[in-house]
Amino acid sequence: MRLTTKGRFAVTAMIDLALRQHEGPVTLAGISERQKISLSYLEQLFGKLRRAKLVSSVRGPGGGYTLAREMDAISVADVIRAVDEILDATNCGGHGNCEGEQQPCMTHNLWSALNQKMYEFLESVTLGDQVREQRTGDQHDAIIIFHDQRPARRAVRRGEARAVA
Amino acid sequence: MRLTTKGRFAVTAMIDLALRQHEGPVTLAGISERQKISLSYLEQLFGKLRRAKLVSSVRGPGGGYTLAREMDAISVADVIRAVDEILDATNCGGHGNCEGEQQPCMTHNLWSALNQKMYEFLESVTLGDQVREQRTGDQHDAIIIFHDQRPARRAVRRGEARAVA
DNA sequence: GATAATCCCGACTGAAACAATCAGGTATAA
DNA sequence: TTATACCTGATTGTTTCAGTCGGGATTATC
Repeated sequence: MRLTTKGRFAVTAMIDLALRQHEGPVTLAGISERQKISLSYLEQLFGKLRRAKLVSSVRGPGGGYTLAREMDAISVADVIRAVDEILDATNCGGHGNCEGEQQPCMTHNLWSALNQKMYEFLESVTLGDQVREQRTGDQHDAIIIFHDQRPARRAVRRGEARAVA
Repeated sequence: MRLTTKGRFAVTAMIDLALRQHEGPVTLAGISERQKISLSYLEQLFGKLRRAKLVSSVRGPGGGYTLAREMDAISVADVIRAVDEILDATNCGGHGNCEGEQQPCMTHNLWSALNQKMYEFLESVTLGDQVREQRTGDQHDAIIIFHDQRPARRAVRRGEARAVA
């Protein structure tokens, strides 16, 4: 599996969503403002999350997104898998003999085991876990997350999250 | 931490090295040929591995690389850390309050825990483990690994690993 | 039924990283 | 002296990342 900031953005957004969906659908514009992630980028990510059936959308005014399953049934691995390009660790696509060679390739065993362990771990952490961790032991109800953003080319468009100076 | 094929190339090369260093220093040209990784790219990777003190180099004829420590003292995490760009998961650089805000950011706890778990796992797997896994339970002494290579712009230079058609 | 909110989609862009290449160099065993 | 092998820095094409842009579809509300 590949690990980049992309997956982190997605997980962050999903936790924000999980934290507030009890009040009804959560808009991307809201997530964008709270988490300082560009709205258009969120739209891309949520397109993937929706196609992966992790979220449901409600169109029109008052619409937004809700989790498609309860938050304890969505793991961090699910989210990352949905948005990050997969990076097949084995490079032989799972079938034992690679690229026409006789022997099953060394990386097959090595990386598939490694991959599996990573997923096992990320699979064990659910959005529910993270939400509870957020809600207890802290006085920061307002979640403020800063991602390591690139040298901000941000124009404001349709309520785009504007950099509050 | 970031996870890409770059780290995999490095780990693959290191295992190849670990498997053969008992016969003396292992040349990059050899690794290049066996693992089908471009020699020049290996030179870059081993530059980093050497600066990270994971390998020692011997120059001149008969030279090459050896592991700087015994193979059970080198973890997969060490190798990946040496070559892959780090991707600070917390984005507040470790200090509690992010970007001038009052509250410690949510991702701080979330990602640092996640990061730590990943490293814990990769730290637990040593080159020695992988070497033993290679040596037992298989008849493929000749390690053949195929990486997911890009549409090969490969010219041959100074014994560059040539694509054996 | 107009309006506005909201999701939806595809194409495009600059920056960065990846993977590889090239052109040199230095150290050293034979 | 020569060939082997490491070493270095610059450069390159490709892909991904993160963000932008310009539209379009759906629907609640007035």
